[in-house]
Amino acid sequence: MEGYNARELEPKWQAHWQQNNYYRAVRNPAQKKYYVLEMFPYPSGKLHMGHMRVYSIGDVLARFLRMRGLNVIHPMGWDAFGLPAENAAKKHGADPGEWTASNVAVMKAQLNALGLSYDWAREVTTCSPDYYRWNQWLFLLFYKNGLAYKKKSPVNWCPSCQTVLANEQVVDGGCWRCGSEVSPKELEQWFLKITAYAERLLQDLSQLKGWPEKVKVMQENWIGRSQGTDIVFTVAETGDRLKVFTTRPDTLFGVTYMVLAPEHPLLSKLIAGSSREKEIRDFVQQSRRESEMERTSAETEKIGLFTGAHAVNPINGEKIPILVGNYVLMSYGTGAVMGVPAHDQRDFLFADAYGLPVRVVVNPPAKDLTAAPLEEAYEGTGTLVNSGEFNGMPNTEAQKAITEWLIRHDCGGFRVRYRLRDWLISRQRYWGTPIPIVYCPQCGPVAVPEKDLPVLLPTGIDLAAAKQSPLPESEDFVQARCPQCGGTARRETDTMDTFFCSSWYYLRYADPHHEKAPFSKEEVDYWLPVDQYIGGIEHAVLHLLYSRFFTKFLFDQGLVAIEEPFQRLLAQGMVYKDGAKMSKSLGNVVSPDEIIERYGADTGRLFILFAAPPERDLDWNEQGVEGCYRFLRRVWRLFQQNMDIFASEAKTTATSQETPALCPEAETLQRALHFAIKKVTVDIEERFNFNTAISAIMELVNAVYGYFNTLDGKPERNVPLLRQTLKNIVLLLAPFAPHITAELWHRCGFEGSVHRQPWPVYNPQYLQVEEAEIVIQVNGRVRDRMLLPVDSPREELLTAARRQEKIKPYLQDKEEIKTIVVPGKLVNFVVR
RNA sequence: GCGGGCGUGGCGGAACUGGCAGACGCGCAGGACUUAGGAUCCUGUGGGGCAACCUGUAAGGGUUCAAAUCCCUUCGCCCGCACCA
Repeated sequence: MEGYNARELEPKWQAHWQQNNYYRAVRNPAQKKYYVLEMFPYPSGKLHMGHMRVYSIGDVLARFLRMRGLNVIHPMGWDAFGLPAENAAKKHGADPGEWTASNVAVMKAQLNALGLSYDWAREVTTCSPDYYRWNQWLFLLFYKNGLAYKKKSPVNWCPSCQTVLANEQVVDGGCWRCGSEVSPKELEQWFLKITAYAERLLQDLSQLKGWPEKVKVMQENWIGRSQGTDIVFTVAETGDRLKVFTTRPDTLFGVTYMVLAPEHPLLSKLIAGSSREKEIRDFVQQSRRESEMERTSAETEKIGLFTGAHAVNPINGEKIPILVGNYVLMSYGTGAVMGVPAHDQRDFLFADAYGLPVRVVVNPPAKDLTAAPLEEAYEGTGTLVNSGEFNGMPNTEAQKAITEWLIRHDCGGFRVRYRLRDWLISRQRYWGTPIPIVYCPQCGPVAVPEKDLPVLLPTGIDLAAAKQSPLPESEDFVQARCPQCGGTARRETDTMDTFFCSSWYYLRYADPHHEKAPFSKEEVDYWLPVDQYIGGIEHAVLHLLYSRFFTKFLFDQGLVAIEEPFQRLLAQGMVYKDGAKMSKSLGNVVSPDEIIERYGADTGRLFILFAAPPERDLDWNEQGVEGCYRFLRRVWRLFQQNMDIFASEAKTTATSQETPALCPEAETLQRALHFAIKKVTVDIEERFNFNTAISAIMELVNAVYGYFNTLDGKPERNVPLLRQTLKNIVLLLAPFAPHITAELWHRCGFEGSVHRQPWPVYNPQYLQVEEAEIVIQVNGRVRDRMLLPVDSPREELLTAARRQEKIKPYLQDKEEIKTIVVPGKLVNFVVR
């Protein structure tokens, strides 16, 4: 008997699929489409288990849905700009483009070795000019709409990557890529005005029914909407207006001091001439050197210094001291906060430390806080006191009333603020999309005209010699003509954040070779939105937020008809080994190559899907892999041992649906078959529980072996039923293990490819059992079981149950209080 | 501190709307076939007990005829946000 040889048959089928453009997706308005997408990889040159997991999940879905009759688009490409290529170039003297291209070739081969069903005709590589010219085009579209702008501001600088980072790319005060601590740096940089979309990005989260709650919450936190009031104070000494933002305007009468951020623009004016000017300047210098992370960490002591200036409270004309404090951030609100120690615990502690006065202005119900010194701030609701004309008003009402008062007196108003900042997209690196702007001494910054796109990244540059980005030093690149006046001008030398590329690649897949536009409306309207997106949770507020922003912008521009790019999102869990993340330093890395070599791709895919549900973390276990390998061999053997039933007459009788007069053993097998079809279908389609789908197929295979065992010594196996069962095993297994099933399908002599067959449909009639096992409980505890016709009425179940020998003693001499009957399932006697 | 999630055998995990806890796989034990097997096939496998039976889903309480599932309290773990004014 021929053994299962994955190493031989897998490459054979892979080649077959590729040569025939097997998974090509073509727009067909008559057919319902389904867009399955996994986050595209950075072409590092090494496929790891995390990749194998996402792509296996996506592939099962794509293959399953094709069999379900949908027009499935399942594309793949490369997020190919970025630092590693540049670093490799420096280290090994390679050209980043060539380095990337050779990595792409390696990884593409690895993906194909997994048997993934991609439409490679749609392959997209972001570092190719065909792609990045549209990055530039989109940038200009943002620019024309006032959504791309340049400003000087303190930005996050990663000293190791030698570039700035967006806020989203700073994790725990460190660079998301390398972990180095970022420090503030004052630079003029390009931003995208994502804050203009803050409200819609927040509101539309509620439309995303197919997204994990967790990701939505993370985005909500990140956007950080906060409703409050802007209040304008006046500086007593200079007459300057000083604006604060507060969520508690009702406590305005309780303000006893004000604190400014060290970066506050008014600060130097306020301290000029003060006796403590030098001390304050030193403090400001020191604070500016520290990162936001350091300044705002819970352990950092709150420091405040009196500036010598005072602010006048608009509502009562009171003069209060203005301090400067390390904990106030220029980047949120107005960079100035009012201090209300009586009603904010943080202010309370601060006031306590600096001997600032505390004034109660909100009394809780039935208690007077003004009677004795406070022990802590009262942050709850209550009635206003010490608040002039607002005394006696419930504080929730006063929030509105006081703000309205401020509006009437032109010194404030309602205001919604967000934590979200504009997206910093400049990078001081070479390997990225050049920002299509030239600086003209006459005209200032000028957009490169569309016809001159793409602005090509110069190639053949010796990166090893360059300090950081070689672009500013490349005269050929920098020198330009001003599109407006024709004079000599200089090109922008910063490149774009690579997250710009990945914010719209899923649109390009719909129409990857379009030369006149990033994509045509026709194709995008048919294929988009992505129906199922799959990827890591690490992009919860990076890529996923940026992409939503892009889509909304493109919607507003009339370029797409959708407002949300990803209908459903699956955040897959991580792959661990021995309880720890796979890493070189721990030496617990298992590579997909290794698994393919030893067991084959089908085994690897099966294990990775079987070991845990997709959203959960997975522990790689060699013995578990072995188990899946064993299962596939068991399937293989089942076919080898029964190949005779598919011979000669197979084609003539295989379609016969009628299988009259089955013996009980055959009936059990038939039921197992239809049950498995049902279970596998539901598990893939509705629940994404591939692990239980696979276990259902295993059970079916076990049932076939079981059938043979019961047959021992009996007349004949039921050939039509077996044929039907085996055929369906191949179909059910096809999305999970595409190679072995293609081979078996072929060997059995069936027409066409297993991957183009319609998905099997179960017959509910065959699921019905005549007799069901009924559980008999007494006081909720199982005491016995009995076999009865499924449709036995209540009364019959009860009498039959009472007649059971094991039940009798429990009912004797007892009072029956109640009986519960769940038809077809259980009987419960409640006795006393 | 706030928000999200989780806690089930020796292990990975099942148990859809409350209705037989532990499907399936791993591991382990026994048997069969075999010169042999780490191949394969069969059987058993939460714990305790010879058994009837008892007990068991992080801990404690509650609702219910019936709870892994619903409610309350506590503990533990993971993730996100965190002087955000």
